[in-house]
Amino acid sequence: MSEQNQKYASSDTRRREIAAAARAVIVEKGIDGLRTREVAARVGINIATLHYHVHSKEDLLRLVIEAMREEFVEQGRYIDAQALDPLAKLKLEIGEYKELIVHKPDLLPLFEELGKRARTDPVLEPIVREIRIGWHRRFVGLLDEGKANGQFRATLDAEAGAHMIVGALVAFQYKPRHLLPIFDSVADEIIRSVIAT
Amino acid sequence: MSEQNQKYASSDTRRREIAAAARAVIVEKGIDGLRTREVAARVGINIATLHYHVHSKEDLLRLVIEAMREEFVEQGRYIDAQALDPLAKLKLEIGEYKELIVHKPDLLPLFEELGKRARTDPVLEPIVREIRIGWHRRFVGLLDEGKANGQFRATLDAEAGAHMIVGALVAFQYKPRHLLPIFDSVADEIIRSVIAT
DNA sequence: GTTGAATTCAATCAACTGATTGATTGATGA
DNA sequence: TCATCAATCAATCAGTTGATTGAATTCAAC
Repeated sequence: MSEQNQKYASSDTRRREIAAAARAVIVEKGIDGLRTREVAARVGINIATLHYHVHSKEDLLRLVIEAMREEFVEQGRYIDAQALDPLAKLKLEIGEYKELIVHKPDLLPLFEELGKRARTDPVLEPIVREIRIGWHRRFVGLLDEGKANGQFRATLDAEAGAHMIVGALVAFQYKPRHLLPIFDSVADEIIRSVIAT
Repeated sequence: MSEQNQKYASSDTRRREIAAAARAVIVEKGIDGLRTREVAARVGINIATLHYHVHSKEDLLRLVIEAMREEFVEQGRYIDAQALDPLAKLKLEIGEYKELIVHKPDLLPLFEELGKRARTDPVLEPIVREIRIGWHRRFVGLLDEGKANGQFRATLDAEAGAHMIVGALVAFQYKPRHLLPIFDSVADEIIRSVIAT
């Protein structure tokens, strides 16, 4: 008697299933396109069952964003564990961002959607801000290090440079898939724009 | 008897009013937050009157995007009319973008919203694509000119550089207002990243 | 003042939406 | 087997949404 044949599932299991389905819907249809009935249908439960496990649509969003935040934290942890010089680290940051686009194609669109909602949601806003500012600061930090060790040009404004780099990377999230090969040449151009000559 | 006291208005006038109200709502609440009843209320007419003048919500969107397109075309025309070298032109493009953010704070958010919709709307998509690609090409063009006349560094990949610059500029649309002073330092960094040393 | 067309409105429709209610079912432990 | 609690469901609620209908009003021309 496998678990799959059980009609009932524990609340933990259900919440996970519900969050995953909600995430998929948000990525496909945007946050305003999220419908609790659709989420319930995707999980294979009744709408009232969904409400039993997740009190409200608002709680559902919280669930999704919390899982997303964990994913970003994991990503940053991995990169920090590498012992690299600033130039190599910049390349790694950029490469890992590309990996996200390629292998987790739903994470960044999810962040975009939740980021948009965060503009008017006081509970989401600090979470999204923390992720954004955290990421930006990583670039400021490593640009500063690269200047200090002579790898990056002395005229580089680390703060402004970080804005420029982050902007260029984020823009790839919105580009059609067939433009992905250009990512590498943009990555190279970013490197050329900061290295000391 | 001024026009303002007239209850009835010509269809041209109403359509303009309706389009303007719809635009404001889209900017405030996103495209998914656009409600025909709210648009009607803002214009001061009944929902059925709105449908009399604008057949459907879809037509309403068409109206809004068409007006937006015109604004972008005007912008490009103004810049093209200036006789400048590539570096000065790059500075002008960047400066004019900042002017948009400051003086037409609703235009770029509107483009963002309509751009998002365009991903799944075959009628909007070519319009949005035309605006995007047109703008990108302007940067490619002037980066190429700058390389040719020696103002920009010889290692510059114009295509990739344009992606980088556009991305950095667009990112300012999403930043909180208090970060606007950083725009100028990012603009300077963009210039430093491309000029020949 | 009358006429006819344009414009406007209240009421209504059908469908959708987040959420609730109360009955039923499933699972577990004694 | 029985009791209890967790989990599930169909039906329902109140409100929202784009859109329609038919009557009323307004305006311009004669």
